[in-house]
Amino acid sequence: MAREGRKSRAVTILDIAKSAGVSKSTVSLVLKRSPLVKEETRQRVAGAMDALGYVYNRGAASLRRARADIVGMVINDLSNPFFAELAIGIERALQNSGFVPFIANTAESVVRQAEVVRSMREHGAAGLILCPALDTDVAEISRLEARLPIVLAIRRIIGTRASLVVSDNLAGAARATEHLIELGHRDIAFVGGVGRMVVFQDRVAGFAGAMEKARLAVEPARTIESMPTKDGGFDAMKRLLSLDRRPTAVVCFNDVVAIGAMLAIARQGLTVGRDVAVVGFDDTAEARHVSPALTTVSVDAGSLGERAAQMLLRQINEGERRLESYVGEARLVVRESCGADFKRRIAS
Amino acid sequence: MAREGRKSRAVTILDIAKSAGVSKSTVSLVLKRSPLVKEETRQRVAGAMDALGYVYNRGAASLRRARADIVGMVINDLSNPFFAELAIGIERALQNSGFVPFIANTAESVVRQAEVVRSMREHGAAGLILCPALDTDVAEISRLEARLPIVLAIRRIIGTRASLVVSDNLAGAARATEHLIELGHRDIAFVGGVGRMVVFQDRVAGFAGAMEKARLAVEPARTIESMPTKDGGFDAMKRLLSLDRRPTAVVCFNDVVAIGAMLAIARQGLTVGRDVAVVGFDDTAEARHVSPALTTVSVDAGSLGERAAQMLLRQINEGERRLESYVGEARLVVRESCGADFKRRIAS
DNA sequence: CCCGAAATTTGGAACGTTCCAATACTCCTA
DNA sequence: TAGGAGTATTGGAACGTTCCAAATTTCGGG
Repeated sequence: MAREGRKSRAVTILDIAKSAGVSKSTVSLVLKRSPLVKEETRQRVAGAMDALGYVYNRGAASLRRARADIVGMVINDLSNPFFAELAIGIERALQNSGFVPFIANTAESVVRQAEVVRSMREHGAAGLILCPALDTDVAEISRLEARLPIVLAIRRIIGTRASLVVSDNLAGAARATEHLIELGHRDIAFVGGVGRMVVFQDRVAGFAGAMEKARLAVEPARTIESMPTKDGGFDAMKRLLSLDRRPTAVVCFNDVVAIGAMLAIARQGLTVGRDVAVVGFDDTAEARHVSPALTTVSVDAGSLGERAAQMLLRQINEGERRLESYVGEARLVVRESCGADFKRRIAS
Repeated sequence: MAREGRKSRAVTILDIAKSAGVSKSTVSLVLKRSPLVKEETRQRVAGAMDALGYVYNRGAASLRRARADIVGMVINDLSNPFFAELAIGIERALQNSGFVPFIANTAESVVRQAEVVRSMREHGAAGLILCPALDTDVAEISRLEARLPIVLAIRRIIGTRASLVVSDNLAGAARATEHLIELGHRDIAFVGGVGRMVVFQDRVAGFAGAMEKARLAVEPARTIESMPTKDGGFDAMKRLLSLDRRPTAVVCFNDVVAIGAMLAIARQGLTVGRDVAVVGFDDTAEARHVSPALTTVSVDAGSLGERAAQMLLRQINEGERRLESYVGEARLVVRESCGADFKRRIAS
């Protein structure tokens, strides 16, 4: 039995042609649904195709056409539900575009990232959606971006002018901070994330902006960096709680960090929401499920993914350079961890 | 500026050859690191390559070699963290194999599944790892499996003899049930999952087996089906709690269902672990983070993914049919939701 | 300085498509 | 019934590799 991807010659367009008594060219026309071919021959050819179990060879086709029908998605951390949602959104938007997504998970490694990008280029990817790994080199992106359509997602890279899909980190963090201020908090800290990430800088800027607008001090000792993981959040929060004057509220870099922070708070015998208010960022599914439910800034990864895909498709189709950027709205979702509930209950 | 995937002719092996003053064959040899070429020429060629910005064209290569270097992974629900972990595991194992993974999310749609499988075949995938969508037709798998190497993951399909990587659902469910019995429970229900899924059948069988071994009745009214989602779990649990004699413990189809069930229990004013014990299945990251932390059966999706990938690679390389199956251990992870803690505290 | 063997290098001929220009039908009209 | 306008079909010639058998160069002895 002839198996694909093996020596035994596969069924080709010529076999079909012979079997249907036409030329290979006609078969090719049928393949691309050309209106030129007579309905009767079309059927004859189609018949031969599934009689012989024909499988279209896209590799050969795109060799000839000098353009493949795949696009690459390079994700820095697929195990983070936020990025998984993003990937699904991209896939969904690509669904009927005639393009097929290649996926790769770089696990925040720039080395791995370079490898997968290379592999995608070698496969003739028509374009790339890239969530850059930490410490990605600007020059590398620029070089790439001169060579094929690219959309940067989620993480901005300063110094490149590539198309971009991000969420409004600044406004989101500001909104979260304002909410805490409205609830009466004055001592607010920022927890988690690493300083060399632009996303971090934006969120901290939003935080600081809101604080300043309310004439509140933002002390450097109170923005604590950490890896953007649960453990990172846990440790950072522990450190924060050991300060002499501990804050009454924290804005966290993202949901994962926030959940770690909540754990640290509980471990200290304190109650999240009452003793220390916590807000996160991203609104991953987990945010809804932890207890107390996490107040967070919602960024809708899925639709960011769709945007990114649409943007890439436009860029691919419109031939020449066509840079866009899209900043997704960041909406505050109030749940329990910020203590809005406690306030309300006390007030009533 | 010449961009890839566009009209403007790309740099090819012939350009390199000309520039380095050798023949295309030599360049080809350099490409595949053949020891035949003299070190000096190798360097000259390599030099020309990055001077001209050469990008290897894998499409052309695999056309000639009649074998592409991609494998497909078809996932039924990438938004489920369990499957995301699986995908990452697969990707990790493929990392240095020379194969690149194509990914697709079928979202449980058999139609979509057929489409993506087709697309992967058209791209010349050397093999497929498939997490079949619900209601996948046996005949379709058999037909496929006769044509190219396939590994079925997570979901068995009865009637096919394809290679298989699954977790030990029966033993896992039995182990979870036994644990509840040891804790003193007698009225135990099974919640969630749909009857036509083999995974469901296996887990229910494990549950029933353990019950029978302990001479406990397993009443049909107490295995409640539902979609394997949080909402499904919520509804199913609500229905269960409305029964006249409510169970004191539930074994859930998976973690997602269990979390939904916990919500329903809490909503009813009952306490998970004390009033109703809950165990899940899968040990997703969420299981650790909900409160109370979910007692669950751990199946390590990542390493199942790696196994699946390794199995597929073996099958691809060893030419002829080589069917294997692997049943991953299912380990009970005791946390809080089963109430083991309450018991202990009362006892001491 | 020539010989044979070993070490390198090299021109086609594939691989399965698409594209183009050209050919073959099929009617219809003058 | 020849001419022509459509309408359908078709044979190369690419596309960028790899593979093979054959050609060329290099080198150590005699």
